[in-house]
Amino acid sequence: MAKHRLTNKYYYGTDRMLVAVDCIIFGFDVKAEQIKILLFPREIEPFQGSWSLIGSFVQKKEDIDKAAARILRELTGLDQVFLEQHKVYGHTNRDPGDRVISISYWSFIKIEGPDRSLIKDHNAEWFPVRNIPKLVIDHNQMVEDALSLMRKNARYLPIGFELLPEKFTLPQLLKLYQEIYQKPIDDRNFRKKILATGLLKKLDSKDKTSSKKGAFQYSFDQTKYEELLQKGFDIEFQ
Amino acid sequence: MAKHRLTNKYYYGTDRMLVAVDCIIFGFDVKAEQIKILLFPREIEPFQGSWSLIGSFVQKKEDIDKAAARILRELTGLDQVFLEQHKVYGHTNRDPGDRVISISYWSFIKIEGPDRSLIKDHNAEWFPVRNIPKLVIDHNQMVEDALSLMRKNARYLPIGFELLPEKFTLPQLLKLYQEIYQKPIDDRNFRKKILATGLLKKLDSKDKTSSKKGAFQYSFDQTKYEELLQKGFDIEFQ
DNA sequence: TCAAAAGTGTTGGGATTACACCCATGG
DNA sequence: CCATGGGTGTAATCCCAACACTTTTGA
Repeated sequence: MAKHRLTNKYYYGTDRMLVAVDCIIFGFDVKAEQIKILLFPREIEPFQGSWSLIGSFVQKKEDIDKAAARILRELTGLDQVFLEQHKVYGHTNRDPGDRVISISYWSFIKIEGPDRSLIKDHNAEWFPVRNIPKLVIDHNQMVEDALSLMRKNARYLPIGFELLPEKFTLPQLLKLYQEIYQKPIDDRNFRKKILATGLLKKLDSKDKTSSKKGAFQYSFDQTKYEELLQKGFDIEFQ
Repeated sequence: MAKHRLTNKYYYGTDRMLVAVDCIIFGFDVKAEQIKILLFPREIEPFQGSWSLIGSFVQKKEDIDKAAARILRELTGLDQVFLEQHKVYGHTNRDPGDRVISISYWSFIKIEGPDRSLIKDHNAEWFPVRNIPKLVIDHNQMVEDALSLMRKNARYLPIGFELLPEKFTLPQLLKLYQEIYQKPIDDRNFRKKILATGLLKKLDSKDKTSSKKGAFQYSFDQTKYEELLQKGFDIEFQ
């Protein structure tokens, strides 16, 4: 009685639908001290021309993770960057064009990383997360959800690694964390904690672009990071 | 050039696929002091009769969250329980029957909650998480992933609320947490911490099923829990 | 020489851990 | 009366937050 309400017996006759992936691409603008998101004008109807996350339909013979990697590569030329599945958006009426299930992915890239000509081809632009325009369908919601996850999980995520350039200074890293948590962090305590993790390698060079004295540059220790990933780590600030 | 590789322009001609939801239903067997998962023998080919998570295809006019709630209700009679989306499994070859994207949901229920006749109709059984049989397709992976998320996030999750009966004792709650973390927790410190949250209401009654002295019963304060959810809370043990 | 950013240590308080004994009761 | 599980308090330690001044150097 309840049994025949289980609909998975219709394996060969059941509904098929469109499946899409959408990427929320985060970058950190070191000069502006702002976290930004890469958006582009949607290329198809409905909502052609409106600002949108970068997305695509998944092809029948394509893994969903591969689809996400594909569109990221198509738009930025980047491969092998942090790109993870986040959430599925599956309301029946979310897309007026058709029933579409959309899987959001989030990605952290170095803001100087993308191939400029690809960006330009697609008329893509970086928007500060505090100032995202109206986006198509439920993409604003996707961005909100991703931001809230970022704030919740920054302590466990390789945010510094992925969002900052190869060489960076401690004041830059501090500003990134302050931007994520939207609050000031004591710089002496920050230095102690972040250096204590062993994740940073101090370089001999100095970056003098933002002060006369110059700040020492650091790079991330990938090996140490992977070691910590195993043990489970946690960097918390105040 | 890169532009025409963006495939989302094929909005009306692109591939459609089957979308399924699968539920990982957790319960805590207080007597056995074990976390268990509800499984049933798959009702359709391929793999008919093999142990499987509870799942179903999503219908064209059905929200994915509704689909998950529907199958949980069909199998247990339960509604309004903790049920959250977890992860999407989308490899092209995961299901030999067809291309199927599957969205896993996880749920915490009171082990005595389900309607026994529904459970029996579907030949469903509870299996301890330490002893899950071989499941169809990638369902073992889904269980692994859910367990690892549970261990990672137990501090933020309403695990006690959902997995324990309405009235429970501190020794029972302690055993639940020890089972999750797979390590002993000092009971004096545990009591201090858990009581300090204000989440528990001490009742006058005692549960004498496991000792002659009897242990005081407690219930959860839902209001307090929702208040803490806002602020973001964190219960950590050793 | 001075403005502007980088860099550096210590201390008090609060939180967490470690730890051992008494209590209540049914059989 | 005793075996079994329930319940309780404190001291030592560690960790973290709070806090202000010196250094460097280009303009």
